[in-house]
Amino acid sequence: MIDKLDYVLALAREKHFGRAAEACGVTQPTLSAGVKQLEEQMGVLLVNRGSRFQGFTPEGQRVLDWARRIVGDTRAMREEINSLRHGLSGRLRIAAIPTALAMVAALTTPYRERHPNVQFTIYSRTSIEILDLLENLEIDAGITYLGNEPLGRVNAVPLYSERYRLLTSADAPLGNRDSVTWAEVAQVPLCLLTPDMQNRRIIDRLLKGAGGESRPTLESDSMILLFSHVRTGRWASVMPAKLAETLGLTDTLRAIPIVQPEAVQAIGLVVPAREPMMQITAALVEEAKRAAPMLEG
Amino acid sequence: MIDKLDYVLALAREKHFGRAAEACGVTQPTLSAGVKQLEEQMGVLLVNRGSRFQGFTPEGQRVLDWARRIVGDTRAMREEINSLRHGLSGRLRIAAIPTALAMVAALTTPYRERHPNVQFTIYSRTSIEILDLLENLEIDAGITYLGNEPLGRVNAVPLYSERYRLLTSADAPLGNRDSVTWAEVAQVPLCLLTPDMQNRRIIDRLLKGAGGESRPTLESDSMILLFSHVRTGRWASVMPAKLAETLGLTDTLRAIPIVQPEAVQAIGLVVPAREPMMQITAALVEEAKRAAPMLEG
DNA sequence: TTCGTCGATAGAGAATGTCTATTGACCGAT
DNA sequence: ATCGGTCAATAGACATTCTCTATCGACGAA
Repeated sequence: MIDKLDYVLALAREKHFGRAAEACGVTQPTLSAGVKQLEEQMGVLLVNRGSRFQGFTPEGQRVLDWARRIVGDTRAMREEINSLRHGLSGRLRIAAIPTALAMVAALTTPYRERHPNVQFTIYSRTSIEILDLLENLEIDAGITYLGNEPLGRVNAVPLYSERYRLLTSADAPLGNRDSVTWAEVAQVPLCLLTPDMQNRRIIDRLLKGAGGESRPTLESDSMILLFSHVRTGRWASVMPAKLAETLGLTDTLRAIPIVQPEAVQAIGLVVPAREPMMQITAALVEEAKRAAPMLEG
Repeated sequence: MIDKLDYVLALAREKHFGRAAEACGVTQPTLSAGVKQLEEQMGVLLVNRGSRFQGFTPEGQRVLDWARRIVGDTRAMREEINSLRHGLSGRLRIAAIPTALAMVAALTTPYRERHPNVQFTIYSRTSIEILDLLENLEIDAGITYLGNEPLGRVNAVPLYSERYRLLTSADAPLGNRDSVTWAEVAQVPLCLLTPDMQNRRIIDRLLKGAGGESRPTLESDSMILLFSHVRTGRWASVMPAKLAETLGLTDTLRAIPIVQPEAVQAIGLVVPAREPMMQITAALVEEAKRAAPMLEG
């Protein structure tokens, strides 16, 4: 029964019987049969079919919601019982927005001190994808924006505030300034994240608010790529202060505070609103609460 | 898997492999094998055995908690999907303390108006048993004392306040009074519920508080039995006002307010603290909220 | 029309589940 | 100490379910 609910979850993710089956480690006919059996038990069609997957029926949607709960609780149970025997162990799956990647180490490092048997998998994802992954039980926690777009059924722990800096070489225009305005930044050719990233949308909004427009010379979904360009001295970018510091500033590479307005975005740890939490997740929340004052300071 | 968790729940209730198996509709070896398989999957013993059932291990306790959740959610899912097709239907299982039995009709009657396809099963139980049944998913809702003894993981909706009356014939000692004190009541030979009932414990406490002692002439676990004795005119009892009214007063049978102190006990509907609720249960909560003002008035 | 993709179906074999019958351990009473 | 009685575990047979491979039929794009 729980396997079948798992099939439904996979189907919701993959929107494709074959791929969903593969994700579950079974063949496509097995998954088809599983879903069908669930439909017979419920006495109602769950999936709209027409020689291909066409989404869930309303009943299917409700089953999907329940399946997330039930499957999630089942995993949490296994994890908890396992922890009682072997201490905290297993794999903790985290996804973070690119601009927050650099500070993940501030959580994982002390976590590992305390619980050396836990392994980590960390994904770089957009804020939207993170919520989706959380919803579908594909990750245990996310690190993302808290303030802007609606979060789902999750609990959040604030970690730090993202403040923006113009990252540019000292000898570029504006390079000698102690602060610049968004209006001024709008005049500079920038390297920015792609528009599917919330960071980019936030910066776009700030530029537009200052009467400018966002026409980045270069877009990428990788902060490393952006930074390496800026480092040549020929490009500029807008980055959170924390990230710029982590990546490393030099005499010639400066991170200049951007004012008018002095924008702040709250970033935090986000975990499924399950009660009780998986222990492996609860430990991460603890770590986040411990780390937050340091990061903010 | 969910079947196996169900076995564990039954075992917790029955504390006996054979009876638990019967409750699940399987044979004892089947249930034994199911529990054993669960233990193998978890990699840990769940049940302490020594040629008979000796309770759960600490891990077993945790699995039990999770099992309640998971099995409960699974049933709620089935119920919800069923409701989407056939409207609200199925069987609503309620347990009430004996002194509240008379007012259950105030909930079930309007409920049935709105949802004619729902069937009811109503048990008369002690307040402690009610919490146990709720915990073990054997009932969907309880009607019991809210104030006194600790409730578990439940949500409560207040329904009315229990106020105490001396039920006695008009020509008995005290029979002509407009009010009596607990100290006076303590002098009368009473018919009371058995001491496993919270109502009895409350009355005992009140009698003792007034310097008296509780030495009932007759004890029973049935309010009907108590009332029928009082009705002969030869016995007296202490009953909640509401109940006395429902059972019917006559010229010769009086319900005299008891004062010093004028004791009040809150009675309410109690449902599992599950989010979301089973629809069948949510509808009962609605009914309770609707009925509460009338009952209190 | 044809080809490729997708999901359903058929049928065989494997794995699980469930039953009856029995055993072995323990407990209490003679 | 022995004898019954109760309880849960085990053995072995049978039934059900699960999962696989192979294939089909429907649909959509070229």
